[in-house]
Amino acid sequence: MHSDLFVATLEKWIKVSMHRSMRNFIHYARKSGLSMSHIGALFHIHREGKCGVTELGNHLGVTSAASSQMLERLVQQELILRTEDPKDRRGKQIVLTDKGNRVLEEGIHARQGWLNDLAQTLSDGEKETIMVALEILIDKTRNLNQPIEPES
Amino acid sequence: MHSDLFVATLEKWIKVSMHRSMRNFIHYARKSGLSMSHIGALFHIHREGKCGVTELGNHLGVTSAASSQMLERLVQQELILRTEDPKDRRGKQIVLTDKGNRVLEEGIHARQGWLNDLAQTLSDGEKETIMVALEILIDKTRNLNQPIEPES
DNA sequence: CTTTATAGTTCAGAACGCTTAACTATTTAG
DNA sequence: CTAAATAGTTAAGCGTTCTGAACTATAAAG
Repeated sequence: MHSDLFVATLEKWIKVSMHRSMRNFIHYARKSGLSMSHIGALFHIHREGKCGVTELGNHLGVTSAASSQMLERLVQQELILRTEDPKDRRGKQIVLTDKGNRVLEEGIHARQGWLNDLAQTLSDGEKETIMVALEILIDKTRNLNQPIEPES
Repeated sequence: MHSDLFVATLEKWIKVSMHRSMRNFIHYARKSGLSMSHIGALFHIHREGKCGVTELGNHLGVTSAASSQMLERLVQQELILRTEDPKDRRGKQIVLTDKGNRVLEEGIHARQGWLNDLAQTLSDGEKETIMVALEILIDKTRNLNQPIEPES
């Protein structure tokens, strides 16, 4: 089938939506004194629940030394908590603090602003069509084998 | 209507798709020796066709000095061309070189990888539904008043 | 018990990205 | 014509972020 056209359309939407979303998000992050690396780290911790220092470094593509230094900053900013792993006392467990969670939520909210404007330009029928489509996409993407960690 | 649910679903998809897309893209960019700022600049130039040094700086939220320095790097890497503006000889015109275009295209292509996998999990009917929905979204977003330059 | 591997931290040094300030060149206003 | 505004570059300095190497502490293997 015309799978190429399908992917091209999907890619186009991602291009457009990422552009809109990133602008708002980066603007918010800068105001909060967070770099892109910080953001990436907070998102990873938010998704994974908790993780170790080296593990996070691997995910972000930096050494454990760099990861450790970055986390030290986030601890000072009270965005994360870094505690000893009780199962393996060499390791650390990184989790978001309430403040960390709040900052992340606000960032996502900032990113979301333009979607409200977009929603207002749509009829109920259009919204329905789109929601059905999005739910398929979300569902199928979740079941995509790629465990999203094919880190080199 | 349930506009909140609609926006929430849209946001969820953006979250999922940005995560997948950004990972591949950033990985590619790092391999190519490009920072996030560089990427942002190249995308802006690609979208706007050509632009000035200060204008680009404003868009990226940095001073004209910073913009000038970053562009100097991109010139050295032969990703952009910086020529005198014939209409106003104080100004410069920044455009992508062939190499710049190629790098950007390859980055986008890397970002797109997972979409092919996703497409293979969908039936023709699902693809049709989704394409209709996406085209509405793309179209309505294009016509969103926000000229995307509400720069402070 | 000793050796080896693993998790994380610290330090020195290099590179980067940003800012302000000073400067050149050109255009616009009075 | 002169003065002020604008576009861009350059230099000095500051703080960040990364890396490799040295180090501590704990765990696993022999």
